[in-house]
Amino acid sequence: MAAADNEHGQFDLVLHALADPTRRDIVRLVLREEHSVSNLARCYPMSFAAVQKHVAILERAALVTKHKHGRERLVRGRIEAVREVARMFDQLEATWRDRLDRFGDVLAAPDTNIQKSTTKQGAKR
Amino acid sequence: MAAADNEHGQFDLVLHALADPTRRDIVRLVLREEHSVSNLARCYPMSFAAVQKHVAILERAALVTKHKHGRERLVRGRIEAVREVARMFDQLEATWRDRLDRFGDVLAAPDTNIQKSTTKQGAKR
DNA sequence: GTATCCTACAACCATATGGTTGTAGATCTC
DNA sequence: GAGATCTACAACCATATGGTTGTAGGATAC
Repeated sequence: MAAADNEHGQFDLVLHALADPTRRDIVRLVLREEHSVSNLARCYPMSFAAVQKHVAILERAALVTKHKHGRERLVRGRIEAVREVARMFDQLEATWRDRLDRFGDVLAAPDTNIQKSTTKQGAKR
Repeated sequence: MAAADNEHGQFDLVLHALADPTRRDIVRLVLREEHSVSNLARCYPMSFAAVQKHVAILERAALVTKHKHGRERLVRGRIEAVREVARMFDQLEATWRDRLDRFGDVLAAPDTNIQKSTTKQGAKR
């Protein structure tokens, strides 16, 4: 239900946009170099309008931009958007490390990797 | 449609699963520590069944696992899945760097077509 | 000018999604 | 045992999604 107006909403848009193989492929293409919409459309087994919709979804998520060039619109990937999502996943990982840290605080028992080592206890399996 | 049986399909599932603020929040919670489904359900303004569905979607995407513990099922986040997606974004960024590299190639050697060539222009990093 | 190509947008359809309620099975507590 | 709690699952509904076709407007080519 909507809820696409705050900070979170941007991630909603971006992740939803990328949760489709066609759109991911389009992003890859236009990250490599600009393509017109009809140019992109020829790459996929669907109508021009369908590809146009995919591009619109990517544009709404700010993953690509379009600019006029004669009678065609060139689509270009926005690497900054990709980086933003990458940062979000880094934060998720940080959350996980947080848990490990607190786990370590409580038990002081490194069952997993992080080798804070200390003595030599354990090794477990 | 469908197309969720190959390698790409996994990303479809994972990204779609994360394209929802409630599910992202659940992942954050269970990455930090295990929670039962009903425990999670109390955190959100929706029915138990709705949260249960969200967890099922996360489970289908292999972002979380569930295991029995008495009468409740404890949900735990799978950091490996998060890392996999992070890697995918790294690859997208690599695609972009590729483009920059080739742009540089063109500027450096305005010969003509692709450099299948030998010589030494490689690096590519 | 006319014809052609590229794009935008609307209408439509089938299905997926996110939510609800209700029912039923396990498991714990008493 | 009875009751409470946690879970699973089905049925249902409103809306969003991904696809289609068709129409119309700009820009290019002839």
